[in-house]
Amino acid sequence: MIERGSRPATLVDVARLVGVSASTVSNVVRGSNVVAAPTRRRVLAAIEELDYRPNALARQLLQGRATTVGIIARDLRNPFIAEMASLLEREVARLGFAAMFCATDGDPEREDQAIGLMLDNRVSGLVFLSLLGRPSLIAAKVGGRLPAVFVAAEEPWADSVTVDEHRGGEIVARHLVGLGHRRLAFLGPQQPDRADMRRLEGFLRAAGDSGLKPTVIAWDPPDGSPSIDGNPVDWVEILAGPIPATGIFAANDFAAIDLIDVADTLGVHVPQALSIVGFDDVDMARLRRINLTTVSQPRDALVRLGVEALLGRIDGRIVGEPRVTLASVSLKVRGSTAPAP
Amino acid sequence: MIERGSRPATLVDVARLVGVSASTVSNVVRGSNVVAAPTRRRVLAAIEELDYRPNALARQLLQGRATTVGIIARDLRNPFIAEMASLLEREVARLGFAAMFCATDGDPEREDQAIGLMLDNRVSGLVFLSLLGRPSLIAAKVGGRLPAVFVAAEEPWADSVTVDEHRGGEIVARHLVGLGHRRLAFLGPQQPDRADMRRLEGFLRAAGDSGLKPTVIAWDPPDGSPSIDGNPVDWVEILAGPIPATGIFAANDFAAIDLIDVADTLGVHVPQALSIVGFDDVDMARLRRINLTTVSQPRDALVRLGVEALLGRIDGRIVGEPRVTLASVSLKVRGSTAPAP
DNA sequence: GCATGGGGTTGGAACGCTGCAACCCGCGTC
DNA sequence: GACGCGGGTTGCAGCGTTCCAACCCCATGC
Repeated sequence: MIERGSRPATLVDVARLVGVSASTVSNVVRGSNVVAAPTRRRVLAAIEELDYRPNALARQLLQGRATTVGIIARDLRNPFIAEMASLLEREVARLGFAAMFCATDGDPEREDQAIGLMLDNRVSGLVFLSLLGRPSLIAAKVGGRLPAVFVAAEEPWADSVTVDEHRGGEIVARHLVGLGHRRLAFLGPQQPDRADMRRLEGFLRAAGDSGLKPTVIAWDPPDGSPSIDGNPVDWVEILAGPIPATGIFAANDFAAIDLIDVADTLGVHVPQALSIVGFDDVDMARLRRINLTTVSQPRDALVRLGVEALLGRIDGRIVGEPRVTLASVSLKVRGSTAPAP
Repeated sequence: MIERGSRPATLVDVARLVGVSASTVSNVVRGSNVVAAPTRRRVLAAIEELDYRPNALARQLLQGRATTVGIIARDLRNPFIAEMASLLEREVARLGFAAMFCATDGDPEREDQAIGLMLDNRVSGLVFLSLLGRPSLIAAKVGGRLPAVFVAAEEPWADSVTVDEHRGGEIVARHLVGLGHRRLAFLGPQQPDRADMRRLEGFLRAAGDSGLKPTVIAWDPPDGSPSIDGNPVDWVEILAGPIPATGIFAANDFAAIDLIDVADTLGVHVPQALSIVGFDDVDMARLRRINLTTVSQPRDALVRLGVEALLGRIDGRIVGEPRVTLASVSLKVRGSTAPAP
C-alpha cells in the first residue's frame, strides 16, 4: 500500500501557497466568475499541486444538509429490487447526489436504525424502495422532517411513484380466464404490503366479474410453508390436492420462480397442468428455462419519476399534498401460461 | 404530508432549554459519565421534547472523517454482486458505519466520479466489490489516501479478500475431465479482471495436466457476440461445431446461466450434449430448471473478512504491506454436468 | 480635482459540534 | 484558616467551508 499521506490539503493551504485569500480560492473552486483569469490559473495550479479536494462535510454543514439521498430498500436478493436500486443510484448520481444505501430485509429494527442514520447524516431526501415494514412508524420518524418518496410502493403521507397495481391484477385475471382457467389462486407474502394488496384486489375484482373466487395463499419463498387464511397447507393440496388451482398469480417474479420450482419438484407440469403468472418482469424471466408470463413494470420510468418527485420536494419546486404518480403496466405473455387442462 | 418543521433543533437549543451549557449536553449525548445523574435526566428530557438529533456532519467535520464507508461495485444486476453488496452493507451497519454506495457498470468515468464523491465526503474507507475497471487509475486516485479493500477481487496495492480462484479453476477442470470431457472451453468477459484470469489459469493448468488445451471464448452476456482470440465466432460453431466443446467453464454464474439459455435456443441439450459449470453459486443456481454445477464462494466469510480488514486499517490496528486473505471454494455438483457424450 | 463606478479581492462571522483548560464550590485535612 | 482535592460544569477555540459586506484601486466623467 502506498504510504498514507498526512492530512489532506485544505482551502487555506491552497490560499497560502498562492498568496491569496481563502475566499478567492473558494470562489475558484465553486466556479464563480468574479475571479480574474490570471489569479484563477494560479489557484488551479496550486490545487493541482497540493492535490486539494474540497471537504464536502464542511460545505454540507454550512448548507444545513448533505448532497446525499438515502435509499432504503427491502431486500437486495430480489432481483427486481436490486435492479431498481442500481437504476436509482445511477439517477441520483447523475444529478450530483451521493447515494446512501440501506437494506432492511423487512426488519423493523434495522429500518429504524437506517432512518436514524440517514437523518443524522442530514440527507436531502429519502427514497423508499418497495418497502415492507410498519408504515406508521416510518411516518412518525420521517414525516415532515424530510422529503420522501416511495418508489414501487405507496404510502398516503408521502409522494409515491408506482404502477397501476390494480390494473395489473385485472390483466392477469383476464388472461387466465381467457385461457379457460376456473380455479384461480393468488400467492402473496405473509405480510402483504399495499402494492400486494392492490394486485390482489384487481385480481379478485376481474375474477369476480367472471364469477370466480380465487384462493389466497400466503407464502414467503423459498423457506416458509404456505398457508390459507392462516392455516398451513401442503403444496400437494394446492397443486394436485383438493384445491387444485390451475392458474396461480404470484405477487412477484421472485415468488413465481420459486413456485415454478415447487411445481417442478412435485412433478406438476407448467404450463400444461398449471399456469403461473408473475409480476415485475425481472431480467431472468425471459430465460427459456423460466419463460415466465408476467406483468412488466417500467423500471426506468419509475426511477426517473421518483427521483424527479423527490428533487422537486427538495428544492421546493413541488409543495403541498402528497401525490401519487402512476405508470402503466403491460402483460408479457410467455410460456408459463397455457389453456386450462 | 405532515408539514415540514422549521430547522432541526441543535445542541445549544437543548442547552438553552435546560439552562445548562452546550458542553454538558454534548457530554450527555456522547454518553460520557462525568455528568451528574439529575442533570443528565433533565437533558435527556429536553432532547426528547425538542426531538433533537445530533448533526453527524458537524461531528464528522471535527473528526476529519465521516463514519461512512464507500462501497463501489460493478453491476448490481449480477445476483452474486447484489447479494454481496447487501451483506456488506449489513456488516458495516452493524459496526456503526453508514454505507455510501455506487455501481459503476464497468464505466471508468462513473468509477472515477464515484471515487471522487467518496473522497470528498471523507469516507473512512472504501470497499471495492468485484470491480472491473482500470486498476492503475483507481490506485492513482485512492492509493494511500484512504484504507481500501478489494472483496471478491484482488489488487496488489490494497488488501484483498478473495477465494482461491486458481484452485476453483482446477477443480472445475478435474470435474469435467473426470466425466470424460476432452474438448473444453473457458468462457470469460471481453475484459477479464484478475479473478477471471486466475480462474482461467487454474483451469488451463489442470486441463494441461491431462493433456488438454481448452479454447478460450470471450463473451459479455446477454447482448455481446462471442469471440475467440479477438475473432468473432458463432455460437453454432462452438456448440455444434467445428469447435464442438463438450464441457464449458463459465467465469461466473451470470454468464453460465445465459450460456444455458443460448444452448437451449440452439437445441443443444444440457447436460447430455454439453456440460456447463459456473462460478459463484448464486441463489438461483439451485433452481431445478437451472440446476447449475458451480463453484461456491463463501459469501459470509468474504464479507466478514473484508470488513474486518478494512476496519483494521481504519483504526490503525493493521499496518504495513497489503495482505491477501484467501477463503476456500467448493464444487457444488448439480445437473448441468454429465459424462461426455 | 473630486465624485462615481465597478472589477477584483479580502476579512470575518457563521454552520453545529468536540476537546481541553479553566473554573467553581463544598468538603476533608493539617 | 489556608490548602488541596475532585466531581461537576463552563467557555472558548477550532474543524473547513460559504457568504456577505467592506474595501482597494484604477478608470471614467464632469
